[in-house]
Amino acid sequence: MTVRTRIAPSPTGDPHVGTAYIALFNYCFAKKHGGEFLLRIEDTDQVRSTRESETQILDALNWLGITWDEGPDVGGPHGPYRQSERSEIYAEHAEKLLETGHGFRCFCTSERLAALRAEQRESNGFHGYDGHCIGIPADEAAARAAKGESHVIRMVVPREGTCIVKDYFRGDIEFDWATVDMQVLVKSDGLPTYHLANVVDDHLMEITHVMRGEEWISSAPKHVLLYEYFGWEAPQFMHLPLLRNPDKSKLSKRKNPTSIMYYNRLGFLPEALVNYLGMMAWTMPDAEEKFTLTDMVEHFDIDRVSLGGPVFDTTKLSWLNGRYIREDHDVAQLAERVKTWALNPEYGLPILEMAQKRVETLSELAPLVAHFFSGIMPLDLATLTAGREPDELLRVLQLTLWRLEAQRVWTTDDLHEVMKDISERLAMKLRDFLKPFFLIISGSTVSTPLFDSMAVLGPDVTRARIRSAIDLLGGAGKKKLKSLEKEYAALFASDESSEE
RNA sequence: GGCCCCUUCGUCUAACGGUUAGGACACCUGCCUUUCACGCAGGCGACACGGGUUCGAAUCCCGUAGGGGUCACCA
Repeated sequence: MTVRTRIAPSPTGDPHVGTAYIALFNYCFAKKHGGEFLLRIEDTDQVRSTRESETQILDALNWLGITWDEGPDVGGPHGPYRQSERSEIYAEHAEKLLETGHGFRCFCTSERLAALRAEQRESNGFHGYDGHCIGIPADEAAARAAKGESHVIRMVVPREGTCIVKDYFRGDIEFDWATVDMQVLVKSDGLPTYHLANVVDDHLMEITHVMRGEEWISSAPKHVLLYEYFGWEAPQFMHLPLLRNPDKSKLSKRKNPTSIMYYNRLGFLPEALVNYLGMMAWTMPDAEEKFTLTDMVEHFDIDRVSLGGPVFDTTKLSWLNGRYIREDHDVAQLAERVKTWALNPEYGLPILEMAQKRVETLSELAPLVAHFFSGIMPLDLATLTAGREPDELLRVLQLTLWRLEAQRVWTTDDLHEVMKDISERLAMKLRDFLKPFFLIISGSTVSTPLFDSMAVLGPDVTRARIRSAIDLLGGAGKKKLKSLEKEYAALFASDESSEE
């Protein structure tokens, strides 16, 4: 049996370093054992996922040098395995579950479920579906469904006994079946949820080892049960510890830049990032800290994974990156790297276009566009506040930052619209509102156009600079943060897309 | 709150019953150097706590505490 692993990134938002981290371990494990590493794209979410963001993930993995295999032919296109291209498969399998009595149609309205949930919140203890529809005879349910009554398909879960999830690192993990919810497998729109799609695909793709984030442990019983229902042998589950923010919570873009391409933009080399990701929860047998992807594959030992959740702390990443710059390049090679990093037409031309009208000599160029080639702009507190009330400025920056965190499309026009909208909601003149942002984004009030600059720099760099300005102002205390959160909710209610 | 997972310097980690608990980043001090950086030498600094088991425990077991994850027609 050859080892076959996969990751299942969902193409929403920017490609996340956490995804690369999981991908790296899957890749190394598979390659070490002469196996294959596959990609399965979670693209069922019609609202938010786009082909463009899917490309971003593939590009990011490519940039890092993590490649994927074609995988077996399971009656569809090879290569990145797209869930949306196999929708009929899930329906078939759900039907099978219905036939064997392992699944049932549920006609409960979302109102009823919401009420149920509210009621359960009152009493502490188990939260979940109460089995309301499980008693409906199969033929009656089928008839109602045939008439077009809206429904979902749930999985039957035993109400007693225990489930054992075999985790490679942790051994047997026990769950009482009574604490496992009767998960929806097929949504009312006919599309499968992750749980069904994931199990079906993994089986069809002949996945032998499921290496994923620890966050999935609690839904593993459902997956184990599905394998059992289908009569399939379950793969080996291996739950890796989660990357953390400095405050130890799960790494999130709200507290940290998490986009792989942010690190690219800041001038981190892909080999350094991969290396750094490789020292999260893992060490080389010889304790060497600098190693390439090839080294890691060659010496990969799954038993050297440690389970404490590592903090993704960029200080050490910077040190490592510095080593790559000075140890692995002569000057000419470094020049090449700089060129491919930012001194290339793709990145440079739009910037030069902005600068052209604004310089009289070429020597003015460097200071004018420096912010496109920098990380966090150095700021001076007095200049930033410039007579403004620091608390008030902090409020404006924080509210704007939150709004920008929710912003998915990031073109000049969109940004113009959003910033204008924010200023209106804050009842500020656009001009006054924007002023500090020039300073924060470009380091100077005399600079390239703000929205274009933000668009070129991208969401993560932009947010990081705003965040650093907030820090400079002393940051918002717990109390202040709470009241701001309230204000934000009131000000920007309803029209915000949810966080990932 | 229920369920589950985790716990070695501030951070990443080594140790797989017997070590003065090792290394790296960061920080501090020197040296090198026209400055800075690099480099080199040194320093500060951890087994969450309490019980067992054992001749012997960071390591095994049980509790406690702390942290995290998860409780959706998202993944």
